[in-house]
Amino acid sequence: MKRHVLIFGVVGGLLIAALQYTEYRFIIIEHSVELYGALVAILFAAFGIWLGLRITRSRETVRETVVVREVLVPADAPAVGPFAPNTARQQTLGITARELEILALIARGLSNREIATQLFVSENTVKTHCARAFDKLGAARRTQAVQRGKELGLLP
Amino acid sequence: MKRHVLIFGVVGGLLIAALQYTEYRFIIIEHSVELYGALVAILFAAFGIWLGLRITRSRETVRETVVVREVLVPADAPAVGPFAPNTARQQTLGITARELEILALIARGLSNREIATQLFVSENTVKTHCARAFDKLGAARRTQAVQRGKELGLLP
DNA sequence: CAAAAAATCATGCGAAAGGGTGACGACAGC
DNA sequence: GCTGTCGTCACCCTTTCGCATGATTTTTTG
Repeated sequence: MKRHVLIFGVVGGLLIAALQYTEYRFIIIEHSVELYGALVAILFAAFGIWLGLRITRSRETVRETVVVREVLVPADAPAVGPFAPNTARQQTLGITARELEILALIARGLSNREIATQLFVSENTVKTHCARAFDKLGAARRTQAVQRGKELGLLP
Repeated sequence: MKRHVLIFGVVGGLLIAALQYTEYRFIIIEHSVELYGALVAILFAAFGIWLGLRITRSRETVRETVVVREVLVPADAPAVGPFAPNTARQQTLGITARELEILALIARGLSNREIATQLFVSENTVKTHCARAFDKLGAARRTQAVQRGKELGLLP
């Protein structure tokens, strides 16, 4: 959280510096102030969106898991229902929510890079989660991990 | 290494701020551009955070919907039995029996080498079959091919 | 708050996977 | 005969995966 504030300050400083720089180097056209304002607005809006996503990401995942779990506890309903991940087995295996999340994306056929993009993390992080999940599942390949995950009721 | 970058950014920002301050502290009106920019920045950062929250919230709902829809996909797969591969779809896609056989082994989590050993062919042959099957399924990865294969009723 | 757990990121390396191309033999159908 | 499909195999090259290791940050928990 502290790092966000730091980044915020740095970005602000650099932005103002950039503004000064452009102000001295370029020909100042008529509505330059508005242009700069728009620039700042766009950049900070994007930053705010990113920050908002980052802050709320974890809580969201938890909430979603809870919701899904509440929906379907009755067991032998294989075909219908919004799929209840076997949390008991998940916990005995020590698989975290994040790992399961990435496992689900793997099962959808996404590459590590695509997963990283979708979750706003680096590819290396995805690889780490993969490795841990594979280890806990006793899988050596992602296809095998998916197969095991479905066998164990962790994936739909 | 990351700390260096941070320190660099902070120092740069502070330096610029100091320069601005010493240069312009007499004339407050001159600060109008910066003040305006900072105001807009703060406002839009807040707006972005709010927007990020909102996006996330809606995405949560969307995700839930998607989950429900996903369950409906494996429709025409009657409960038990030795699984009837959808030969019609297989033929329309031009997938040969051999390719489907290898696809099934991929879905079991085997590597190309293991498949080659099990089928008494070379690994290169397995790769060729893989490539052709992936092409016909429009998949770029084996996990994606498995996903598509199950969607299309080609795999159990 | 301090400890533990989880998430994040990086780096390097070897193995696996994937794309492209070319080739050869078997076999069916015209 | 000739043609087309299928299965087989090889080579090269690039990308992706998986593994090990270490570090930092964030979150949870006692």
